[in-house]
Amino acid sequence: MNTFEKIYEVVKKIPKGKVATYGQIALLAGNPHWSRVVGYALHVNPDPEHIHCYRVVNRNGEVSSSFAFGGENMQTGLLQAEGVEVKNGKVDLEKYRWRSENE
DNA sequence: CTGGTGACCGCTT
DNA sequence: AAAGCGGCCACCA
Repeated sequence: MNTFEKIYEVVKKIPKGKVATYGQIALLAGNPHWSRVVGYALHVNPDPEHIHCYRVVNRNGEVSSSFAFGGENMQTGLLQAEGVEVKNGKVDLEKYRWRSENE
């Protein structure tokens, strides 16, 4: 399995109404230093319908600018639609951060 | 084939 | 406390 495949698998495992951080995904993917790779992997995003990249946020709980593929409002709007409350473009990681089982 | 970059994170100064 | 640099993988020139 390629590195990207692992990353995609982890992103797909993110439950609805929760958000995951790049570091978390990278760690679950197998290496904590893959954070950059995670970003690139989601950048290519071969299956946006199954890979909900908008559920992935940085360590600060904020979404990157380049994430606005269809409008910055859209992503935060999607998160709110999922049940995640977004404050000023930031998410409460303390409450909405996805806790993996392997963690 | 080599070099550089990218939606990042963590440690060190 | 803030800023800088290193590090992993994949793709483009």
